[in-house]
Amino acid sequence: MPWEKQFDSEEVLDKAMTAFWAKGYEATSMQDLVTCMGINRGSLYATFGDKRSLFIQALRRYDARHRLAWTAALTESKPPREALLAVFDGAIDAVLAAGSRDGCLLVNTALELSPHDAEISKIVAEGLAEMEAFFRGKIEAGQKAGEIPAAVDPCEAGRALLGLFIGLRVLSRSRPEAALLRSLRHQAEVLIS
Amino acid sequence: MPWEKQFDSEEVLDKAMTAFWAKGYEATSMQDLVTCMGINRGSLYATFGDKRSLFIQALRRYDARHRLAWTAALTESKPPREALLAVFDGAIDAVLAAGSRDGCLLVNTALELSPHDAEISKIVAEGLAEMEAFFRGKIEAGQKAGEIPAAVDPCEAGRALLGLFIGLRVLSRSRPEAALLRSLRHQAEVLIS
DNA sequence: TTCTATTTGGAACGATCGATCAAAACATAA
DNA sequence: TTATGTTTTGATCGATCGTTCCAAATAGAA
Repeated sequence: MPWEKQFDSEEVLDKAMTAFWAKGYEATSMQDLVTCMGINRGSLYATFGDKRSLFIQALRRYDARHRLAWTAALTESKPPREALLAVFDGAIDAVLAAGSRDGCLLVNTALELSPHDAEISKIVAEGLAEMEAFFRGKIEAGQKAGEIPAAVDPCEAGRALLGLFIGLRVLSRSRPEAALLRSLRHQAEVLIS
Repeated sequence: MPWEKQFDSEEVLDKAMTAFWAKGYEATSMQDLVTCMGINRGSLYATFGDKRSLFIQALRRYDARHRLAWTAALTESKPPREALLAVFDGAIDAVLAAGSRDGCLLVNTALELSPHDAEISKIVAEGLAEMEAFFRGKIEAGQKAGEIPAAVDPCEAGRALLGLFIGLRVLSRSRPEAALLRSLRHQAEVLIS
């Protein structure tokens, strides 16, 4: 019988994800990936297929391990209104505390690849739609709990929060200024008050 | 004495701008540009320099001919509050009426190149800052004209509008759905009411 | 006309792109 | 030990990348 792989697939996929996240799809070469993943070219192709397949796997992993895991954790640990705002706080902390200018891989991909790749577009659209549904759900739950005024339209406000959140992620990459980012967070709070 | 160029520099620069706008910097090859600009390789390099220089000229032209020209025209033709909202209407019309999924070259570039290229980042940041100043200025003028409540904070609201506008441009590329885009426009209106 | 300066067209450069392949290395089953 | 089958490795593929260069073409100056 054969012999086990000498690397952890998920571990090296995380490294590929990080590279794509920081530099985008086109600007990340296979040589970059071979180097940063720390495995051989052949092993890379045998395990993940071609570059586009690798990117899709990295994108799916990002969606599951960051977007979904993050919102799920907030749902468990905080009441609705707080959980909603914590999404904005987290994005701001990534810039101000962690000094990251990477933004969000889903948003980055929405701009770079969505208009030209149907399969990738679908993953991105679904991720963003679930983000929207998270905001809407938190508004509804917050209204039931009496934390958010009943006058707020969950559907309309949910979409607007998605827009604000995307704006926050884009500005994280191009104008990572505390006052600017905090204004968007503040507007999100006003929106559900 | 020499002989005049057989093409209009601004005209072919517009074509390069369109290509970068639709596909991004990395995904647009020099061969793509030679083809779509309709001039020779040598003429291209002699006139515009290398790829990055060409991109910067195209980006500057976009900023002047689209962003600046558009907001200036609205300032002339409409009262403040209407001019402000017309920016959102125009972005929505580009998707719904014109069927364009290109979004905004400044926003696209903010994500693709800003974190890795200081000179380009500066152009983008200034363009976005002027967009923010446009919103803020229109709020202040609208307040003087009695169109916008004095309770609105021009600085905070201007930043929030920039965030919403960017969100609208990103979603134009990945989820060009009428209801979603209109919700962002609606939220912009609520924000200054 | 002849000369000059510039553009033009296209071949070609080295580097890098994504991708493939055959042989060596190796863990398990027999 | 030997046989088996997968992983690893590094060389290498053709295509395309951005870029350069030179001869042919051309319009004005002399």
